[in-house]
Amino acid sequence: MLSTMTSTGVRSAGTEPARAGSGAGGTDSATRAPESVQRLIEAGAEAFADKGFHATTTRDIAARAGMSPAGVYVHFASKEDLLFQLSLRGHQRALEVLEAARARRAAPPEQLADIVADFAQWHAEHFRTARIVQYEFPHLSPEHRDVVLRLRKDIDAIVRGVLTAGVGSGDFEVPDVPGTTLALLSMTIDVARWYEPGIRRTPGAIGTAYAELALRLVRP
Amino acid sequence: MLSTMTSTGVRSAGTEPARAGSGAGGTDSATRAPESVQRLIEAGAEAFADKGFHATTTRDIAARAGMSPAGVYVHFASKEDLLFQLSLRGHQRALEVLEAARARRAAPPEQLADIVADFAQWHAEHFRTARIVQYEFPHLSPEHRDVVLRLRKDIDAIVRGVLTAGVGSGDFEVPDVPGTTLALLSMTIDVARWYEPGIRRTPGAIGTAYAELALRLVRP
DNA sequence: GTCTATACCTTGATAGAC
DNA sequence: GTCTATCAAGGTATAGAC
Repeated sequence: MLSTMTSTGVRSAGTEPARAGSGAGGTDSATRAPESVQRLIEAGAEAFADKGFHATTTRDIAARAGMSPAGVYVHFASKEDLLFQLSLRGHQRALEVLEAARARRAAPPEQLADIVADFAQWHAEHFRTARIVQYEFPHLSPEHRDVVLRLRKDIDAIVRGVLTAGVGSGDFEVPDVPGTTLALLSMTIDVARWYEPGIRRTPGAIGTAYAELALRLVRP
Repeated sequence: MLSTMTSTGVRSAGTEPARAGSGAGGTDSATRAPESVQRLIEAGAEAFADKGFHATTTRDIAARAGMSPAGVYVHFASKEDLLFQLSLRGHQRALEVLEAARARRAAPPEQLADIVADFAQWHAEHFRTARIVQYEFPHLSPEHRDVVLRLRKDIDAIVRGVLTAGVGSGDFEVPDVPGTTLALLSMTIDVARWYEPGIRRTPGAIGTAYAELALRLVRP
């Protein structure tokens, strides 16, 4: 029952001691994300995705969240901490999307089509989060980078696993599995860079197109 | 004959008129890049590629170039101006690489293999410049972005042109030429993100591998 | 938990001696 | 063309009232 998180469940200062329960509050105070935290998270996501971590000021984030500059530090230990929360959630979500797509069907060709389609679509629909996940990763503190790195390896492993399975079943011909894994991820990840709302292609159509490209890439 | 540029010919403030000759120097002063400018360019490339534009300080750049902070402004109008010079030269070089690769052979399959191989290899060998070209582009001033954008469109057009030619000749089957162009560029550009010296694969091997992937992607 | 006010530091850029 | 010294502005983060 011990938790290192504050009552908002968001603060994460790596070095701080664990903390028990919810303090004096008699009632259930475990509500996950108070509105102010939610607003800060959205403000941070928008600002970081838009201008990058270092070009974003805490004043900017606070203003977007309709808050004073000091308000940020009630909920997050630092600007980098807010970035970490965003990056972590983003990576977790990306991994979930991939896992769900792989689990949906059994044969490698369908699995590959699904994971590529859903992953590409996710990078379009959630391009702000995806940009933070991909481009702001180097700006995390070394400790936070390590945490996120595990999730990134999991993501890679899923794609590689499907390719390997397809080679094993004879459905795919892939001379270089790690290289092709990387190329597939490069393609889909890059969607977050060039996508913007209002563009000609819808996220769904992008997903479909990339699934087809992926299958063309691995066919015998 | 009036000039707003310094004798190095490097300062570039967008709104300024063209410049003729070499000013007062009686002898040939058209030497392109004095050593200090060269050092600054290398320092800037290293720093921007390493930490990003906004995380890099002018003091950092100056220190890397073995210079005082004030020294930077003798040769560049601003920090952003140095970024622009780097971005511009990088884009020009990338375009040259592509054009040279396309010109080398006549048939679309060979052309595609060559442009993808050389472009991927360039992104590995010059990954610092390539990172600036790709990731720092949004941090250019609007005016400078416009200048560079033309080169980016030229790059895109070369790849698209080879695909179109291959479809015309019957060598390729490409359901969606713009989409496939983008996917090919995504793959190769992303090399700059993950490549680092000392990695298992050499730049040359990466180029060869990506050329093969490209051909697999477009074969009928 | 939010605010106002502010401490303290670093930033990009300039002035002026040499 | 380089330096030392410095400026004004803006940065992150904190203090303390409410």
